[in-house]
Amino acid sequence: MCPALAKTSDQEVVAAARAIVEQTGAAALSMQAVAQAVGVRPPSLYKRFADRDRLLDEVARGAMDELATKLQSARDRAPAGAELVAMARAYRSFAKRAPRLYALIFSVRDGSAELHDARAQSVAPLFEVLRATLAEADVLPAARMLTAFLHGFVAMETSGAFQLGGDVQKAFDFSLERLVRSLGDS
Amino acid sequence: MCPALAKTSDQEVVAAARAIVEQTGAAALSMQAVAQAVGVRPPSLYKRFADRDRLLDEVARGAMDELATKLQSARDRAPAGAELVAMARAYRSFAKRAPRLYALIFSVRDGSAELHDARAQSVAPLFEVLRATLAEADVLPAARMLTAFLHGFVAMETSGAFQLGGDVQKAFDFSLERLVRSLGDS
DNA sequence: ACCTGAACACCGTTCAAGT
DNA sequence: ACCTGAACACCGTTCAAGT
Repeated sequence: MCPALAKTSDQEVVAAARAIVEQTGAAALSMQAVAQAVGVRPPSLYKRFADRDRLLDEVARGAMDELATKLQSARDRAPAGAELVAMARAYRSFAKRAPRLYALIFSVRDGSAELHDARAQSVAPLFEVLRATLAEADVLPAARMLTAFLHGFVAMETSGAFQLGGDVQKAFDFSLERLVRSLGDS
Repeated sequence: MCPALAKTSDQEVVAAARAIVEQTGAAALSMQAVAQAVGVRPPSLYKRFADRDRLLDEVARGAMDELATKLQSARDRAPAGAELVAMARAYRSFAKRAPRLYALIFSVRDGSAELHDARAQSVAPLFEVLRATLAEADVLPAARMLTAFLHGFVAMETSGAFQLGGDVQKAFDFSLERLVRSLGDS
C-alpha cells in the first residue's frame, strides 16, 4: 500500500533543469542542483530520466518546440512579403532572451536521431516560406544559407564574439536585407 | 641542488591537451588524461597552468592563430578578386579538419578579454580584404555578415544539423556566391 | 511505485613533503 | 625548481533497503 506519493513530476524536473540551464548554462547543471530544486534526492531523478544527458535532451526538445512556435507566430503576424525578415527577427530575439538555452539546441549529442529531427523541425516555418517563393532546387540551399547566417550571428553575438563595438543591430539589418534580397533574385 | 629535471614542458602539455580536444572534445578533457599523456601526475600541471580553463585557453589560442594563418595564406594564394571566396573555403576546411578544436574557439569563457582579442584577430585577414573593397561604413557590418554565415554554416555542418541530405557543398557554394555578390553591390 | 542512504568510480584542485 | 602522494570537495550513477 501507500502506493505512490510522488514528490515531483517529470515536467517539474524538466522545468527546474531548464531554469538552471537558462541561468548558468548546461555545463553547470548538476543532478544535485536539479534534485534540490524539486525537493528530492539525486537518485530519485534516475527513476524519471535514464541519465543527465537524457534530461538535457528534454530541456532541448522544449526549447526547439518553443522556437518553432515563435517562428510560426512571427510568420502569421507578418505582412505579406515580409515573413522572412519577421521570422529572422523572432529567431534572434528568442536566442537573445535565453542565450544559454539557445546554445543547448546546438550542443545535442551525436546519438539522438530523434532530437536531430526535432531541431530540423524547429526551423520548419522558415522552410515553408522559402518553398512558397523559390524554385524547388533552391529551397534547401537557401534554407541552409539563412539558418547558417541566423545561427552564426546569434551564436557570435551571445558569446561575445562581436568585439569591435559598432551597432550590432545595424549589422543584423544590413545582413538580413542583403540576404533576403539575394534570395529574391534567384 | 639537483635543480630542475623537468619531465615535460608547457608546449608539450598544450600539444597533448590539443590532441585530446581534437579527438574527444573539450568537455571530455581531464587533467588526468593530459598528465598521463605527458608522463606526469595531475598536480604537476598546476605548476604550469593555473587551472583546467587556462590550459584550454592556450589550446584555443593556438587554434585561433592557426586559423588566422590559414586565412592569410588563402588570401595570398588567391587570384585577384577571388580572395573572399578562397578565404571562406579555407575557413570551412579548417573547421572540418578539426571540428572539436574549432568549436573550442567559440566556447571561450566570458572572463578572458585577451582571448576575445585573439579570436577577433583570427579573422583579421577577412577584414582587410573587405576594407580594400567596401565603403568605410560597410566594412564592419559586412564582416559580421560574412563571419556569422561562415561560423553558422560550419557549426551546423559539424554538429550534424544539416539533416535533410542534399549536397552540403552545393549549399555552401550557393550561399557564398550570393553573399559575396550582395556585398559587391553595396 | 517512488524515495533514500550508502557506496563506487571519477573529477579538479590544494598542499605539505620529497629530491 | 619540479614532482608526488594524500587529501578534500564535488560529481554521475547504482543498488539494496525502506514505505
